Order: sequence, then C-alpha cells, then structure tokens
Amino acid sequence: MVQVISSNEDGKTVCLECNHNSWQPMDQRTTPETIKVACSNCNLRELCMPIGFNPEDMQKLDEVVATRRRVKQGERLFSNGDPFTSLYAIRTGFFKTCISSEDGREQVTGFQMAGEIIGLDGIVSDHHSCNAVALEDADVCVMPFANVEELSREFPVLQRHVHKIMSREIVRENSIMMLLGNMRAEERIAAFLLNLVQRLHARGFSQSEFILRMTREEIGSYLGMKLETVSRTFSKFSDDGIIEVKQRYVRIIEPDVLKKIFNSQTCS
Amino acid sequence: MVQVISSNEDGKTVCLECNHNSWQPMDQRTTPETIKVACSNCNLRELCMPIGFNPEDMQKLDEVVATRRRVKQGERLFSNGDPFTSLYAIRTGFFKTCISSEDGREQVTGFQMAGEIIGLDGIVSDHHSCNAVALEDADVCVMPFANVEELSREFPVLQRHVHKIMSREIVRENSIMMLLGNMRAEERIAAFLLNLVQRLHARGFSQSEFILRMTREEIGSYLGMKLETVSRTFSKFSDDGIIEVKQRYVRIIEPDVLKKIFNSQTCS
DNA sequence: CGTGGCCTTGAATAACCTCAATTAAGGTGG
DNA sequence: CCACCTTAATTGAGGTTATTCAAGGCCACG
Repeated sequence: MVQVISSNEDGKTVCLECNHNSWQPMDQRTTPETIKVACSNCNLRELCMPIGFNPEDMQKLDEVVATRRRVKQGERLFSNGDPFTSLYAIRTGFFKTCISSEDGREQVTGFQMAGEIIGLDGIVSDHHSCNAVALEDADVCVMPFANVEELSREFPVLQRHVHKIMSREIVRENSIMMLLGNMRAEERIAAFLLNLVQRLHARGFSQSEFILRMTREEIGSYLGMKLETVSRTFSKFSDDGIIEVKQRYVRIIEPDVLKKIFNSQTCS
Repeated sequence: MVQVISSNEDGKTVCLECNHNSWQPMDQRTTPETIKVACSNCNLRELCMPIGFNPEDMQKLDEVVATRRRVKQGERLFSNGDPFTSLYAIRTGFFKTCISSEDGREQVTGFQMAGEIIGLDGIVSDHHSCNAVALEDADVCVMPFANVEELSREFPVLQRHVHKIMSREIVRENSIMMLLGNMRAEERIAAFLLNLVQRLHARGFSQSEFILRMTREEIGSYLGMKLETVSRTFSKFSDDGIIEVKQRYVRIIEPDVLKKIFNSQTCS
C-alpha cells in the first residue's frame, strides 16, 4: 500500500492512509507487540483514564482492563440485545453506534475513535440497546463493569471520572439534539466536520485534512439527512472553496467560514 | 377553582386540573406538611431511589437529600453556566430542560416529571450546560453530588442506581435522535403523546387523558418542528378521531392507531 | 478488465416552514 | 364580576428545503 504522508501546520507528520491505526504521529509509533497491556503505560491513558494517580494506585487501576479484543472492519463489538458486561475503551480503530426502529430504519447515534468509551447504553437494562460496528479494524480494552464499579468505590478520582464520561455523553447527545432539531443541512455538515477534525487533532492528526471512515449514508443517518443531501452539501462547500473533497478525503481550506456557517447560517 | 374529576379505565380517580401536583390518586393524597423530608418514607422512592435497602441503610440513604427547594412556574432551577453542585429529584411539578445556540435558537432537550432526576449535564464540566425551567410550580429534593458520590462508595446498590439513571438518560436521548433523524411529523407527535401518557400512567394518572404542561412551541422545539406543524398534526389526529384535543387538554381515543403511526407511517 | 459498492448530479415532488390573519383562553384591574 | 389586554393556538396560502427517483461516474478488488 502506498502511504500518503503529509505535514500539518504543527509540523507533525501524519499518515493519511492509516491515520486510524494510531493516535500517534508516525515517527513516534511503536509496534503493538512492544506495548504492555496496561493503562499505566498506555499512550491513550490521558484520554480515557483520570489523571492524578500516584504510581502504586496506577498499578491497581490496571486491573480495570481485563483483556483486549480485536474487532475486524464491519464486525460488531456488541449488538442490540446482547447482555451487558463491560465497557470498552477504543485503543485503535473507528466505530459507529446505531439503533434500528421496528420498521428497519437505522439511526447512527455516534462515531467513536481512539480513547473514547463505548457501551454505556447497556448499564440501565443490563442489555445493550444499540449496535457498535467497527468501521475499520479495531482494538479495544475490555473493562468488565463489575471491575469498574468496584475500583470506583475504592478510588474517588476514578468514580468521578466514570461519572464525567457518562455526563459528557449526555451533553454530547444534547448538542446533537440541537443539531437535528434546529439546524439546516449546511450547518449540520459544518458542525460535523469541525467536530471530527477537532477530535482528530486532539489525537495528533492534522487540523486540516483527514480521511472519512464512514459512508455518506452513515453521515446522513447521524445528521438526520439523506446521503444525496450530504453529497450535495459537500459539493457546495467544495464549489465555495471552503473544503476540498474527493471521496473519503477531506481537507478544510477555510475553517473560519465553516465555523461561521455552524454558528449561524443567516449571519449577516 | 372547579376541579374536574374523572375516572380512568383502572378505576383510579384523577384530578385533571391538578394532576401535576401529585403522582398519587386524589383519595390517597396527604398534605405536604405531613410528609417527612426523607427518602425512607417518600412516596416517590420507588421512582428515584433503588429498591432492596434494609431499614438501617435506608436511614443513611436519607442523608443524600440535603434540603428541599421550591421553584415557581417560569423560574429556573439552574441555568447554563451555573456551578454544578447537586442533582435534583423532582417531587412535584414539571420541568423542561433546554439549551440555546449562539444565535439564540432554543432546543428543548427534555420534559421531566415527578420522580425523575435532573442536573446530570453538569457533572462533566462542573457547570450546568442547560437550563431547567419549571413549567408549573415545583418542589425538588436537592441532592448534593458530593453526598451522592460518598454514599455510592459505601452502598453498591446506590452506586449501581446512579449509573443506571445516567445510562437511562443516554438511552432516552438515543431514541430522541432516532425520532429527530428519521421520523416524520405525525410519527413524532404520536411518539411524544404515547411517551407522555405512559409516564403519567406510571404515576397513577389516566391512561387516556391529561393536561399538557407545555406550549405548542415547546413541544415543537423538543420534536424538531415548528409550533404550527404541531398544531396542524394535533388537528389532523383530532379529525381522524385518534385523539381529542382542546388547547392543553388531550384525550387519547385510539391508542392502537397512535402506536401504529409511531411504529411505521407507511404501514400498509 | 469486469464487477459491485459508493458517490455525484439532475429533475420532480413532498414535507415542512414562513408569514399572516383569526380565534380562544387566561390574567388583571377597575 | 366584567372588560380589556396579552399570550397561546388554529388555520390558510405560498415558498423553501430536503427527499425521492433515476442515471451515470469513480474506485477498489478480484
């Protein structure tokens, strides 16, 4: 495979073809085999674990993660109806979560990347209420929820962290409700692109360009619009010189214009 | 004030004028002054607290609730930006939670009634990210989050309960995303009415009739449609003999038809 | 080099929104 | 207790946005 290397404005080297395979810039990457399976020396710790642990507590914290699990592209980490046992921290890869209505309509409820936690939907009923599908080969840390709860009782900082993760998800969904309820197509796409690039940037990738891991249809499902409308909106932004789009490749040329569209379509 | 009394199909007596003032059928109601401010003998316990406590633990659980607070109609329990200190269990009354975009558009993120918990949005950032507005005079139990966390460490059953409440909110918002992203106006209104009547019924009210506590505009904001469309859809359902509507009063005549509309508009 | 999945684009249609006028209800003060 | 005023709800006509249906192009993969 030819690897497309590009430098972003921070001077970080990023692999556009496989940016999904590591949160790290290429030059710092190590092979998976050299990484011990433990939170205490995980690169992603700051993303999915609380800070402020001393070394001996950190070691106990490693007990949260029982095992690792690989999920191939297109496969499910869990499905609607599965018994709930664990939360999952994404190490590598990219997921979508989605629910289906009785008559078969699908709603994507989120896209998740490295360092993010999925499975929270299962707590309330002891069964998952959505499907988690890997949009590319993925690797997750399996955190049995019993372990999480037990250690939470012991470590208030972990307890608070778990609460914050759940609260963050509630707040995220609130803003999706705003998006779905109040925004027009262009605003939704602008919000979507800005959110995606911001999260990728926080993981060491370019602030301006990336590869979409989902189809137009999946984007549309998430944003409450049809795939044709997604495509048309991308094309319009491209015509306006705001972004460059070619299939899954996206480059943001005018982030400020995108932000303006997001904040208010009718802004004078 | 003339009180409109009606009997539902279960034979329970319900006051339509003030069904919002108590979850209980009228004949079982006691005056607020006779109720001790404690979870251990609260009528709503089964709605907002875990079950399976023995009496001595129950007494410790009472420590969760620090105080009670009255919120008059139209006033806010908390606002976007307020420091987060507590969760609130609604004893009586009816709330909406809403967020505003930068350009002033409002999105109602939920309607909450007796026994439900609000304030979870504030945990992640130590500040509330939405407004909680009383749609009628309300009375809430103030549960300082520090107390909740402390007792959660001591009582696994409470810990699990807190997690379930947060997970339930995540799942609820997932289904709202489905509603906003995939459903048409009639389906949204059907889902809204069915959800409302189901929750009211769980609190001892009629399965078929109730008084809306929110305006058409607030319903529209929640469901992602304009107030005129809400009104038109109500009128259409009324013309079709599915419901009876007169201003805030709603009676569901054909729940099965409503369920069919909700499940699939295009159902043959 | 052919095949299938994904993406793009066009034209016609449907759903919902906007603007506007009217009616109904609720609250206030004389 | 009633008249007035304000807010909320209904309804109609016309416009806009996004959807639907359809055709064709691009790309990866065998």
